[in-house]
Amino acid sequence: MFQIQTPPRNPQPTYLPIPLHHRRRHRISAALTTTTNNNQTIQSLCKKGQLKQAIQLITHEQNPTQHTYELLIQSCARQKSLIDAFKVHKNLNDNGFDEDPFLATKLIDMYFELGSIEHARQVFEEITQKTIYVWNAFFRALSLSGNGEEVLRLYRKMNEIGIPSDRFTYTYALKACVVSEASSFLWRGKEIHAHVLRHGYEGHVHVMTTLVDMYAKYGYVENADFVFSSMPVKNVVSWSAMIACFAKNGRPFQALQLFQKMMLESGEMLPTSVTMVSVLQACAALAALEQGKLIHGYILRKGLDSILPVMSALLTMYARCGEIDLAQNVFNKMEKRDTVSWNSLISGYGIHGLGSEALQIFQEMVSNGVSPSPITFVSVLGACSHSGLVDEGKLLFNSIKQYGIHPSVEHYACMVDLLGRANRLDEAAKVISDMRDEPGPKVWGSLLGSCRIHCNVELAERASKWLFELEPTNAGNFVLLADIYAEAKMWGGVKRVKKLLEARGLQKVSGCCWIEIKRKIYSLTSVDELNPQIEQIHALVVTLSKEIRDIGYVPETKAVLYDLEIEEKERIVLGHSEKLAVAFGLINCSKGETIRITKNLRLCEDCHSFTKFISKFTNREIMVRDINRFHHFRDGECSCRDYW
DNA sequence: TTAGGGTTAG
Repeated sequence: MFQIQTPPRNPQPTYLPIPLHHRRRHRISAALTTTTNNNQTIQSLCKKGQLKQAIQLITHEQNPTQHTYELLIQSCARQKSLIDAFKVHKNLNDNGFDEDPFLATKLIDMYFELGSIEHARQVFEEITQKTIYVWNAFFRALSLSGNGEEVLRLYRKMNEIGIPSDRFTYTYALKACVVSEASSFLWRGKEIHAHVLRHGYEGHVHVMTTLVDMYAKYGYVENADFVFSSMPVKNVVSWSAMIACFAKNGRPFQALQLFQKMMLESGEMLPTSVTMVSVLQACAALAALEQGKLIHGYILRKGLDSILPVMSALLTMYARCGEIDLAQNVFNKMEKRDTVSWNSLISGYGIHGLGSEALQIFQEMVSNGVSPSPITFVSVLGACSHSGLVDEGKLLFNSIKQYGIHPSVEHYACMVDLLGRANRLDEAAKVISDMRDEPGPKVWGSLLGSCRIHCNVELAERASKWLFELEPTNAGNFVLLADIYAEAKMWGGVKRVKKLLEARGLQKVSGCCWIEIKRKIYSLTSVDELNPQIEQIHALVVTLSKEIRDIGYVPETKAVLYDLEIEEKERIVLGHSEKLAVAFGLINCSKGETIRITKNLRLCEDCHSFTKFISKFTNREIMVRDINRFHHFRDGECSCRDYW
């Protein structure tokens, strides 16, 4: 199928047949004159978008030029007309251009634009002289239509028959390694990485940036960082790719550090809207409000506030930093809004436990004629779930199809969460058994989470049986089941799960809190010995816990995974990172300032109760974002109304 | 002739 052809010495295409009757000199010049005129007319018709007329003319044109066909092909792609595309393609073949590799690349692009990979493939297969442009054009078409596997197959073929790749081929091939979600092509990516180095492209900024991104998409942060650090030339895109890599892979702190480094080292190079989106994501993940505000200022100064992705990320940053009013302000000021902007606002209200507001925004969205997306329903169902709006959530779930959306596993997981949280576990289990698709880990995970809240051992065992199979390395699931056994005082079960964890070499993710004080982020863990104030912090926690006992605080120790004396259990929960963070905040925040804490796991019941009492006792507002939502503690109450 | 980084959820 693939033949290697020596390229023609004469760059003039030899495959342009000149009809015999044009061979005589005077006929040739005459023919050239008419040709020029007709070609020019066709070309100008194409430019004016009058494709039909152009096609009429080309059928009578005896000497069409390559450029004329190029414009015709582009015109077909622009006008999205496959029928015209076929006419032009046939006419071009009839006039002997079927072996023109330049036009073949244009045809491949055109068929891709028109959504017909099959015709693009046909052009690719039929052209004998496959220049690197032809290969690259087909790779591009395949990559962009999600057919990474075929790119990789052809790339291998190309290597076997000895056609050298160029810088474009490498970028397409690397991108092909991440387009298919079904299977991992990381190993192929690594192989191409080796080819890139072997052929001396280690200094090529496009190729290397694509490599950074390829590793980023697989979560191979160290590899991405290694490639990035080894780049002799970096530009704003490479910096942004690496910042995005950190932000997307749970390393927001490093993302911000790298951004600061970029601002210091990059000289004239300015961050773009793309850079700012990743930086905002990092601020949101860290709940770094002050940093985020600085970024907001920069966005306004640089006039990036009309770019939709920037504004959605900004809105989300405020919402995830606990400032839902500022998020709403951003939304109000937006000149244009798309589905994502609305989704961002809905989920913002959702994580603040403001379910009715989220529902209202959803209604507004629909009445404004904005189409909801699958994510809209995940957000609005999530909002119902956090607020206990079970009936509203059920109605919404049943309406999904009306919006032309097929309910996905994510939507079912939301429903299970909604019902399960509300202690309607049987209904939640029924939702699962009624599912046509395989429930998958998200659905079972939701059920297990609800079993944890309501301590339902039997259902938890059923859910974890599936979960342990589907996610054998997710330690969180094992810990949830152990928690449930512990609460039910089934110490044999706790032991068994711990052994399972050990046998699989898994470790419980330890609790960690962080807090921003004067634009600096401080993290606290229960085993923290490095914090210079740690003794003061512990002392304050002990004192406070004694004081608040007088106003009704009773330690809740059921989360402790050990069968110990009650005093020992109380000592353990007193060391939870969230309590340390509260004390750290009380020591270091200015008087009257809200203490803002972020936690990597779900807030435990004792810490929740402790913080409520502390907010009353110290007359402080304390805001805690846990893995799922916000808790605003004020005057002894929490905004979640103990429903979380 | 062709190319690299980004928005919302979980």
